[in-house]
Amino acid sequence: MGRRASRRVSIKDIARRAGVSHSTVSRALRGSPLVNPRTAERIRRLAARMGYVPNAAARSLVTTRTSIIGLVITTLADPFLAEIVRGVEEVALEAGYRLFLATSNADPERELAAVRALAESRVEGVIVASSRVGELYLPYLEALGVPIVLINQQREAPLIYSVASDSYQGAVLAVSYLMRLGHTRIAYISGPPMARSDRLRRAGYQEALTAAGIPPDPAWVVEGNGRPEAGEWGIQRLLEAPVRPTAVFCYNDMTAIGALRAARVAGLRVPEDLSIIGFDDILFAAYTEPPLTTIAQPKYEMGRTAMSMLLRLLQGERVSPQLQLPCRLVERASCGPPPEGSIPVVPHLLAERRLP
Amino acid sequence: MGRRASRRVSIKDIARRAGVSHSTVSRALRGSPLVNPRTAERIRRLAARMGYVPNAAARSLVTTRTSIIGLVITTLADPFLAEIVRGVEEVALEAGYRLFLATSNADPERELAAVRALAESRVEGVIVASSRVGELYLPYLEALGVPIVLINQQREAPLIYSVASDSYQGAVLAVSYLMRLGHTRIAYISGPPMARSDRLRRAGYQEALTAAGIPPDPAWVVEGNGRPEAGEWGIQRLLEAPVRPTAVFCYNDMTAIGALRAARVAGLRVPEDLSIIGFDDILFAAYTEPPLTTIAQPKYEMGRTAMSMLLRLLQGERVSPQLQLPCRLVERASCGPPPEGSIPVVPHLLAERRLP
DNA sequence: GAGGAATTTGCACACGTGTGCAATTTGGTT
DNA sequence: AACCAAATTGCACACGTGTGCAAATTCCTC
Repeated sequence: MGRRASRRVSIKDIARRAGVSHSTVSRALRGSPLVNPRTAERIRRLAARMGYVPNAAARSLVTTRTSIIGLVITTLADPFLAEIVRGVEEVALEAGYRLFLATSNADPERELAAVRALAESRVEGVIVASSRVGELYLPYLEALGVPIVLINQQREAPLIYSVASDSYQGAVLAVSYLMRLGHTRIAYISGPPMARSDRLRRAGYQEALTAAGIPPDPAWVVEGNGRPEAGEWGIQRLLEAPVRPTAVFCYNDMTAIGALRAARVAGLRVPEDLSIIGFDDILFAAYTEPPLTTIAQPKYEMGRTAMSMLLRLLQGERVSPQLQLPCRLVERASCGPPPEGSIPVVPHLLAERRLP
Repeated sequence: MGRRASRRVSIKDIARRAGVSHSTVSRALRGSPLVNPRTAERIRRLAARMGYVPNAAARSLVTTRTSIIGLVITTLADPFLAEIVRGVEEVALEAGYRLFLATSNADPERELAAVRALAESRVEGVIVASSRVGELYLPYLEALGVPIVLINQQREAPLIYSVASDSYQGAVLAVSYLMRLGHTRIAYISGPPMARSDRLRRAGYQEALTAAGIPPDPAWVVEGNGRPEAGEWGIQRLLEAPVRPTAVFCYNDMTAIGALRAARVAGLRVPEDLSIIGFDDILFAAYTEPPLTTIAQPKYEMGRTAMSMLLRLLQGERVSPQLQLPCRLVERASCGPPPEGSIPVVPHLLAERRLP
């Protein structure tokens, strides 16, 4: 079984066996109307029987189209990226494109090698789903001369096509949810300070408070880095404050997980003593103790949208460069009303709230 | 800036500008000794200045080598796969190979499309890192006529090249660790019953007990499916038993996470009342409550090994078909000595153990 | 059956790169 | 200066596929 690994059959082989020229075979297999339907059918049968598989390299050489999209990500180990990639892949496949994987692992040398590989395989477009593209990286990509779509890019660059979730709106969603539960003393544990997403979430947090008449207190914003340790430190810091918050909005779920742990260590029950809300809705958010209430980014849709955008760009269509997709609230069990005895810091506001 | 997206420069363009034939350019860029070092240097300079990037398709057409490896995975959403892919990619890159991603999402139609894509791009080899390759999938891959290496394959197929972690040894490691802590009543919550890995872990569990003189009790093996629900159900079942186990070995970490939750719901403290050990050491094992003690599979090394194996196969070397890498114990906080009052079921054994 | 239009086929070139072999140039020796 | 060997270069073809255009065949009409 399994024929010897000799040369693969080409259209010339088929042509010889069918007694026609290779042009006819080419046309028959591509479904051209320029060939007699009967011979076309005969050739297709023969091709199938001989196990013919077209050679993508040869075809792309003559058509100057490769049908390959470069997918650049820092690392697959980021659980956040999986869904995005799934969305990208699905649309790409439907449109007959293939994915060429390039991970950089934040190693500049490897980034360069990856871009070179993309260039050599003549990708028709690039999607960058890396949460932190190096500043030096992008210029190399741009030198490829093909459309690029960034997903959740960190830099502000209005000229560039990008798809992002609406971090600002997500933050407002989180904070107003907490306020609806009755919280007024709400803290924020931030992400990496340079990140665009952090700036937006911070802004949303502050605006939501301000809009509700609660002046944001800088003491309740502690700097983090998006990792669990940041959540732990953050909670420790916040518990030392003279007036403790009753709820904490975390930059992301990883931070929230650290926060959950620190709260537990400090003997606080969640959500009875302290409410904690995350951001991202990673796979594990459903399995923390208690299950984490969080803001979900539409990861899958972001992937799909980015790829659709790229397809439109490839067809020369005009496309609005910056797309934002809304986040949504996922209620689980880490948030609840503030504890009974908690003293309102803004009594006038609470008084107002109690009026109706 | 950024020149117009006109035709890319080819070696012929360089040849024209340098006043030589394209053959000379080809040789110069490939570092052939058949060209005058001075002109070679001149050509290389010119090529760099003109922004030349070799066309992989054209090259592979004439060399019949594509330097592409197909990477088949069911889904990236499996957190287990990320490290494996990282290992694969690293070795591939070092050896000058590129990765072509094909995910199937267990949809037969898409699987077929993916394999066709692999065939058309003439991948030189395939690595299958999918935890559950469909029975029908593999034959199609084999029809490609290129070497295939499976990672943690589920089917028994001695003819096929594969890299796997040693599930049996890992299970023995887990159970003997629990016994060393003093446990004798150890349960097993299984994975999907058809899975090879489950059979091996189950066997290791039973053997380890038997070897220690503890007859395995079928009532303490409950069937699961590798998902958190299975852990929850499993714990519930086990707690109904007339004699309760003091420790539970779970098929994987996801199951263990469910088990942790069920134990908590039942009012049991882990590890004081019940020890729980998992398998896989997924990213989140470090963040459960309590942090999960588990058996780590050498994921990164498995990826590296699989790719190295494939490289050797591509060079026509003889390779032993089945490779097993040992697992190791990762001690965290979900296991401890059995509770004081727990009644030993095998008193003679405990008596022995107490002798020295 | 002749003539012309419509259909079908094949020739030849193109895509970009690599390489065997012959042709040309260079360098050294007498 | 003449000759030969070594070094360097170019010609021509190959890889597998697609396509414009001319050639060949088929079909229809009178």
